[in-house]
Amino acid sequence: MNLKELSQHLNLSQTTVSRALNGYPEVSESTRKRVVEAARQLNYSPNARAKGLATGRAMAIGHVIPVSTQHEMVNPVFGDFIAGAGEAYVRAGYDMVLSLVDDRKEAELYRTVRARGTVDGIIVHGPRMADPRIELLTDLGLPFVVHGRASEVNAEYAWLDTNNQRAFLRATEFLLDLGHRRIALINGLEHMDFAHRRRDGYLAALAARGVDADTGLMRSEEMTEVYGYRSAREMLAQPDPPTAFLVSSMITAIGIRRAIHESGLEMGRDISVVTHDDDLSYLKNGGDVPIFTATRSSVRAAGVRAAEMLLQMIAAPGNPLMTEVMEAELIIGASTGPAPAKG
Amino acid sequence: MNLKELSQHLNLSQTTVSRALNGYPEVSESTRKRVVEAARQLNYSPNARAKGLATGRAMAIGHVIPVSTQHEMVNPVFGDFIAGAGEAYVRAGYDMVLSLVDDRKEAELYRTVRARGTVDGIIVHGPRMADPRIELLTDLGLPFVVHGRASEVNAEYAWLDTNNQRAFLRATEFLLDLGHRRIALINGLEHMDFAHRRRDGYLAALAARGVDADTGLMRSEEMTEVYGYRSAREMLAQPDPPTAFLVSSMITAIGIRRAIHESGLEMGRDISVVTHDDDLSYLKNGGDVPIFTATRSSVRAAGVRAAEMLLQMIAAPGNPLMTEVMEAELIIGASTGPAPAKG
DNA sequence: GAGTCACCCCAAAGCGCTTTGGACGCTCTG
DNA sequence: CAGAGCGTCCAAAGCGCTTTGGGGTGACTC
Repeated sequence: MNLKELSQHLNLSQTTVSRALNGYPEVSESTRKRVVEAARQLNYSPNARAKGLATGRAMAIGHVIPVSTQHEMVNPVFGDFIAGAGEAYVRAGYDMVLSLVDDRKEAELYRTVRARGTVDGIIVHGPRMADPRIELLTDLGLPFVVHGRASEVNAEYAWLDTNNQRAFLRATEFLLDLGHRRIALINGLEHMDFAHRRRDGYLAALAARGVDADTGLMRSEEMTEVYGYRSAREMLAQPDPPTAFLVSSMITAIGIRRAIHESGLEMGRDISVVTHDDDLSYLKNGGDVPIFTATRSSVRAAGVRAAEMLLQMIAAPGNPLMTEVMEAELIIGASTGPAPAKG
Repeated sequence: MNLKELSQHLNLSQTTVSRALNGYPEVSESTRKRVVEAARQLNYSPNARAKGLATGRAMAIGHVIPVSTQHEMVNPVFGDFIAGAGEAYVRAGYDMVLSLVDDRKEAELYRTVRARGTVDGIIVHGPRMADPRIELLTDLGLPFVVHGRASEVNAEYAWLDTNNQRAFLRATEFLLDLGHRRIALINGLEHMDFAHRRRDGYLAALAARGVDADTGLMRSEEMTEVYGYRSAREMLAQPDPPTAFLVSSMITAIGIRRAIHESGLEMGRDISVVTHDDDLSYLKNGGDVPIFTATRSSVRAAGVRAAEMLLQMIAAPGNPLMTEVMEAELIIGASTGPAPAKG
């Protein structure tokens, strides 16, 4: 069933049917009703490609996921982010298209995407400190919103970010207030902007209290469970072990908990742990009482907002670029307690 | 830059340029080379919508993710499956489009997708026992591959599934061999086909050894960490507690481990745990020594295969429907040991 | 009763591509 | 040397939609 057939069926021109369906005022309410009803009954939906060709709009948003051959990892927050964004797209009638790219070919991909016209805008995931994508996309004139920021990029662009610096500053202060002085930072890869900012917050809090940072207590890797486990094991075996861990991901924190248990210690009493919690649907931080004290910021909510921002940019191209900071909550759970008395 | 401009630039007709670019034999190698080179230099990529309109093919595959308002959960395996599938799509030049749907509106969505022509085929996720989608998609004539199976659907359809029944049968046998008799099954939602099959395997193994199944040791819920924790806590507090847990997901198993520790017991000595391991990139089952004994089946590999099957179906529509079973490996880790002697 | 609006509707062009159905020139055959 | 055959290219139709630029009809003014 296409427009032509539908209009013949109704004894109307294609123009009128199209207008009726798209809510133009030039058609009477009675015919509109008749048309809409027929479309529903005959299960007519306009062909997306034809519509796109005619309007010049794809009604789709692209999400580009870099998949380097080295670390073939899908960011675990991805599913939740997508779910949030998808919600916004559904409401607006947009599709979501995913492209996986070898990260060495990313630039090429963006050019192609632009030329092929498959999407009207892009959400940029996982920005690095000096992410080249921002300039490229700006040059290409393709609307985009960055989930996160790129500290070393000075250009103007639209972004939505959690206040990572502040979250980790507060978390560190919280541990300092509990009397902890040897606080380990088990961070994500620090060329990623969010990890860099978290480190900044951590260092700033230490400095403000006159506590020296110990590079032996700072690590930066892909945030797996095993990474947490290994880091905690090694650090706890040191002569002057940390009394607290500040961790960048729930999964890594779970690895740390495993190491703590294996060392015969108890989390929350002998060792404190604070983690960042993306509030993932399949990995909730406990039930009523959170397992971990955490800086919490919903990645799903971020997905919704980022998508809404992008859709708005597309709808009103002239408007100034939007930016938005989401504050993380500090949630107190069972994994923290006063620093154990010395000796 | 479009075809018209490119062909003018080359002093050729659009026909010739199009043919050169698409590898038709009617054009000489020398002109083809000239055309391809110019296209590269001028950064020409054919407009996907126009191409799709002309060819009738969307060059895109749809993944429909049901998002019920009740359990707003994105399946944690989703990211990895997508990564696998995406790999296959990239190789074949296909895009991937995601649609989130309120699961009450799924039927409507499939009809619309068909009519709008946004995709050439669909991967069906998370089939239930009597999943109505299979009949619907068959009627619509839209090629599809089911990730999993629908036991109560008798029609022919293409699917790719892990041998869940066999995996859990083997895991149960393994525990029985270690002397365990009180084996708890912490399963996923059993209206999901995979969960149902796992339960079948578990029950079959028990029956074969003459061990009575105890409904008090079987649970079926959404596979969260908290679910595992709560289930294990409650069961371990029973008068006749289980000595082993058979679990449907790593995340749930982590919750069980937490409960075991809290009860002052040690996993692998006092209590055994076997879990199913989807081999997720961000949640590896330990390093060299697996944390958990597990039935392992890579969901990422499943994604690759499912996508390949679908692409093949699209390329050769006449061929008989494919089906494929992936066997899970039984991996021995540190979480299992002989059943503790009674009393 | 002619002119003026609304109101409702239509024919046809155009979006950027593929593909059909030739056309043109050249070489090769008998 | 005419005709067949091949290699190379082209003009134009068509994919299904939107949108421009009217056109016809009846009600309303003066």
